[in-house]
Amino acid sequence: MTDRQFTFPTAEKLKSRKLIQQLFAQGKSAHVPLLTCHFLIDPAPLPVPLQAGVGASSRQFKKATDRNRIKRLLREAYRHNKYELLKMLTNQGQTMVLFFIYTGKELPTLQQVENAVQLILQQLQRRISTTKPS
RNA sequence: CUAUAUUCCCGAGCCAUCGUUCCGCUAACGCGGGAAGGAAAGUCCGGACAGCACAGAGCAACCUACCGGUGAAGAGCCGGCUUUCGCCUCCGGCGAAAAGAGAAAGUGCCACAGAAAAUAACUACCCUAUUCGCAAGAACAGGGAAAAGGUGAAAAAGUGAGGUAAAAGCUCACUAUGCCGUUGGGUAACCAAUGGCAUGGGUAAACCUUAGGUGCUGUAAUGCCAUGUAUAGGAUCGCCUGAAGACUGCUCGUCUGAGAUCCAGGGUAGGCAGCAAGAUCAGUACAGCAAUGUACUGACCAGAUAAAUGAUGGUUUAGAAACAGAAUCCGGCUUACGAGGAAUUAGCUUU
Repeated sequence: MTDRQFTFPTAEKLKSRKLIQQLFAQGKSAHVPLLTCHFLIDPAPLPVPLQAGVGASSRQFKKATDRNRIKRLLREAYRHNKYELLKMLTNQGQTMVLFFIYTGKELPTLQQVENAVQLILQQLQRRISTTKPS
């Protein structure tokens, strides 16, 4: 762990096509208003404990600018709030992949997105603690 | 000063903190620099580039359509011509628009109204025969006739004269249109003058005809490297008596020549090149009516691959709000859009 908490480098981005397919096929999901998060605990070995991706439905948002905007807000909120979860995973020696999907119907503000991301990350932390290896 | 429309410009700058991507430097920590658009959009045209091993003939399909210039090219742009429309100070000028070859090769179609919408006789007109009637005339049959009526977006070239039973480009004059010529001007489209022949509704954004042109597929193209499996199994066809494939959408023809197709199942789904210096951009000068070109000087200005270019605060300002996000790259076209600025146009007020 470095001192800098609020980063989101390439290694922490979910990039493997295979891993994403596996995530949607086998993973579970958590829901809060405006946001759904697919997650998978302890998949194939990863270089870092936590990888994440973001997305917005092109059916709901037809303009590329709108989708870009939502993805940027999600990334921004995630990088500001991920450190608690990351610390927990590191301490327990577990890995995890996430994929956030925005489910709202209108363009959100950063505050709305940040609240939703915080809620979901708290849910994920509770789930990790219940599946903690004995 | 106001307003609308059109065209053009512009499409925020700076500072701090946090963050992303690419490049350069560094042993490393890090440091420095670049980072969406005028439309990146629609994918409507045109190219570059790449692959398809290689000649050719016919048919089909598609594209283009006044002339010249420009450019790599075009259904783009610039200039001109013609036609139509509008305005004015009307033998002329200004502005706008044009899917601007051919309807005189052929076929089809032309709502409503109207007798009839293209081999036109409904009313009215004229001639002849018959019948009725003293007569004027009436009825009916055959023919002539597009001059008159009304309908319509459009009615069989227009006006005048001759001509006739009544009429008719039937004849003549002028005009209009088309074709074939001559002379002069213009690179040409075309314009002016003039001779001969002809008189024929519209529609080609119906088929079509004429002239000219067009290989197909698109960067998920394509080339290379790495990893990995299965030379397992089944079915059909074929191995020079030719499967299958290529040229080309089809037919012919030519060429390649031993594997091809399907079922079921397994593996991979990483990297590099393509790929960021170019029909590039900015400035100046010159040539040209212009589009554009030439020369010189300077600049290097996104390059991802689940896909970067963002967030927060402050500040400048009259304002920061619109449409909207590169994906091989360029040139156009079209569509979307807003605070401000400029020009043109119109109106009003004052002098």
